[in-house]
Amino acid sequence: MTHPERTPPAPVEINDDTLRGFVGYHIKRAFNVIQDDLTATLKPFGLRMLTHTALILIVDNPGLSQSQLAAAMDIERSNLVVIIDELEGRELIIRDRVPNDRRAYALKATLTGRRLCEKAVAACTDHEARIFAGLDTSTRDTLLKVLSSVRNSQNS
Amino acid sequence: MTHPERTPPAPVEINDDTLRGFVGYHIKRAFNVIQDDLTATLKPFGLRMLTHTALILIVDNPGLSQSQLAAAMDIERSNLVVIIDELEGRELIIRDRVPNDRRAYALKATLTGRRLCEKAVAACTDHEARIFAGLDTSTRDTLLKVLSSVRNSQNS
DNA sequence: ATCATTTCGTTATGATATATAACAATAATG
DNA sequence: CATTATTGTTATATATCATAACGAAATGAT
Repeated sequence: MTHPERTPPAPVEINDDTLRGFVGYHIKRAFNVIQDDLTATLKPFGLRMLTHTALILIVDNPGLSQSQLAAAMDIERSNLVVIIDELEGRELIIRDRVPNDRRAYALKATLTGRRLCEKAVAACTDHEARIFAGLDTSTRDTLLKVLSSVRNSQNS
Repeated sequence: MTHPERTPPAPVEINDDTLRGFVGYHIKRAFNVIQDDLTATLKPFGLRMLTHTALILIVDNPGLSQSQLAAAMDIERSNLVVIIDELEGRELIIRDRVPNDRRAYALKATLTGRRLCEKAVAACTDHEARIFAGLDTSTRDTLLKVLSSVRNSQNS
């Protein structure tokens, strides 16, 4: 030995073994990556994850009410209001009237909304291809089965 | 057929096929379930996901700085301050001094902090057993491999 | 040694997400 | 009819997260 080993700029090794022992930790970290990329993907369309999800469900389910939409998105009705306000303000959807219930709104996408939704969904498809590149069908099925069983583990 | 099928209270079928076509959607929904259960699991210990994560990393890496911890948790230094304040206020950790750098703190867990952490980690282990019941080792490995590749897809 | 740059912890601020309570209008029920 | 439930809404509180700026201190360049 010629030189006494001088510790270099210290790459700082941090032990996260305990955390990596939890599957949920890996899911969270992976989801953060997905969310970041998805957020960037939707930005050019002026959409966020929540507004995009709402728009898709309205396009695919014309006439559904805010209560139904909130239930489908698993968020509170009160928190949906601002989301619907935003989409309506951009004239991507309209709050139509339900024939026999003057309380509820029948949410419907405008032509502009449907077109924007279509483009955004296409961008999301690309986004998923990027994120899940090299995920074969079999592995994908396994993944979805696990995620589904997690969802079904609720209240048990 | 004796009775004309009367549609019951309308279970309201909502089409979310588009959303279910995205793997990220399933991950988010599954993670919501995990997060809810984990939050409930940590509540008796007075910990939230972030404070718990920080406490674990401090216990396992005595003397690390706030910058290092923020980097490890992938959050901003500024947002870590309140987390550390909270843990310090409950005397679970201390802000010790780094010998040769009067700017940085050396975070260390107290005995109380280490004991609480140990119990909370045990509770989390139970939580994971609940959530991921019936997840065999092979499937688990596949899952972790996918999640790891997602994380590595960042900036590519 | 001086000066510029960087790093560390911090404060302030804003955007977003989420949960709860209350309310008026309306519908459904007994 | 009277009571109760539902719908959309407002207000409020909390948590998360990003960004900008700052003083103190360390580092690097000249």
